Amino acid sequence: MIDINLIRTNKEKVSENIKKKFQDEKLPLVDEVLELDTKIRELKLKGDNLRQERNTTSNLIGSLIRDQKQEEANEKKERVVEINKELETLEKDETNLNELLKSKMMLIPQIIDDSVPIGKDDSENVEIEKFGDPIVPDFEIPYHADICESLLGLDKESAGRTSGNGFYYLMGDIARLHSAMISYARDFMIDKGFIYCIPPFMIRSDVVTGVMSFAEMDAMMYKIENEDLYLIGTSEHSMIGKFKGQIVKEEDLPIALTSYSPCFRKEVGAHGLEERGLYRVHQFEKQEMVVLCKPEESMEWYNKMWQFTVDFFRSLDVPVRTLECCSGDLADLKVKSCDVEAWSPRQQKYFEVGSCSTLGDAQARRLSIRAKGENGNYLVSTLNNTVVASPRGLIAVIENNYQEDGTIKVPEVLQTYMGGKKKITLK
RNA sequence: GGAGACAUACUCAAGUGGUCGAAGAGGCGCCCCUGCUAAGGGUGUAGGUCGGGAAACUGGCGCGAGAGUUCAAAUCUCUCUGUCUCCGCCA
Repeated sequence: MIDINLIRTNKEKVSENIKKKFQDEKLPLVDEVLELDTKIRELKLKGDNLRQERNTTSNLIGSLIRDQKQEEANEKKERVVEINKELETLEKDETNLNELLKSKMMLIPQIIDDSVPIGKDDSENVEIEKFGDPIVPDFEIPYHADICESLLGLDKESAGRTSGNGFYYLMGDIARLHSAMISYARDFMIDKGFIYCIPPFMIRSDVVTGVMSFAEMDAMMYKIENEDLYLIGTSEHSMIGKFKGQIVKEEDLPIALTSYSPCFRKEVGAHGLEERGLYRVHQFEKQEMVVLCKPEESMEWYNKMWQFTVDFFRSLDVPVRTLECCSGDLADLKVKSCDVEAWSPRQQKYFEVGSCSTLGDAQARRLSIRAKGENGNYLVSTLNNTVVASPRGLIAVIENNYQEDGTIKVPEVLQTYMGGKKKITLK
């Protein structure tokens, strides 16, 4: 959601931005918004004047009654009743127009950063940098689910019976490796100065609708029956919800949080669940980073944040690359975004393990998250990034540390989290 | 989950239908005093947000949120949320 003032003062920039994102069908929205805005302001002025009259008249009635001028008071009362009638229709129109305006504003994309590469869709995303050599070993790497099963670390069949497709039992050292990674990710971010946070795993509907659109909500969120509660799809939901409608102290900025949570996703309309694997599932765990900062610092944080994820995976001996989202693939709320992708020696290509975004003030405007500064309040910038999501991150570690003898080398940094274990073997 | 109490500005707090944007205090700004000194005196300021206006200035909203009663609501009614106390239940 962009600032309506920007449309008032510089609608060319807004239109230009829409074109950059190849959403030409949205171009008429700009003028529609302007027209609505004018109409609403007219209505507001008219209403405000009526309310002013009502206020003064009501006060007058008070003093008339005190002076025992009952008749005069009754006359005035009639006038106020008239005003209220008039206001009723006026207010209804105003509410309707405001809703219409808001729905149109929601469709106008956030102004993207000048550095975002122009492109139509995900095929035009741009590789920024590779970190580590994408090594293809001279032996074959089996499918990750097969590796896990061969080490008695995965049971999808039972999960199918208890919960259905898209669920899994992780067991033994594979489960331990998964937990080790999440714990290590937590400590990794704490070392970077982030505050560790365990948020609520369920949130109310008003928070849900604040952080996503209805379409997204339908496709992602699980609802608890007979309760106004939804299972979170990512801790970002509860972490950003934490600040909804709040005014934070400027001296507390930047607020850098790293949150752990299980994540639940229906994955309706996504590319489909994996029948055998753990790549796309209904339930996973994630260590996330969320930052609220001053607007002028957001780009600096953005670059720091994706770098943290790169460093994290490099410390696990996983080669990665960063892939920048091109203009057309960038979600409407985002200013700039990139994926961190891990190398798959089996598929000999990179696959997504995390996503780093700066939303500028778009999310803050929508949720009214402000900081109190010397010259009044201002909207903060919000950013979020994955440290690691598992089992997806687990796949990367397993494939890149798989040994020819069918065992998995435990990356050094994870060994302390595995009771000193250096290798995952069947025995 | 049950019962009760409460929710007012940065903080504490007064306020049960009109003269309330809201007393008072702390805080904060400025000035004075400098042996009542982890103090004293004087004085000033008061939030947010959306409008109108070239500007000076000015209007609406706003007392946890939403709805209602009324000519008029911080004040009365209802719903919701949160906090505290007691009870119940538990990891």
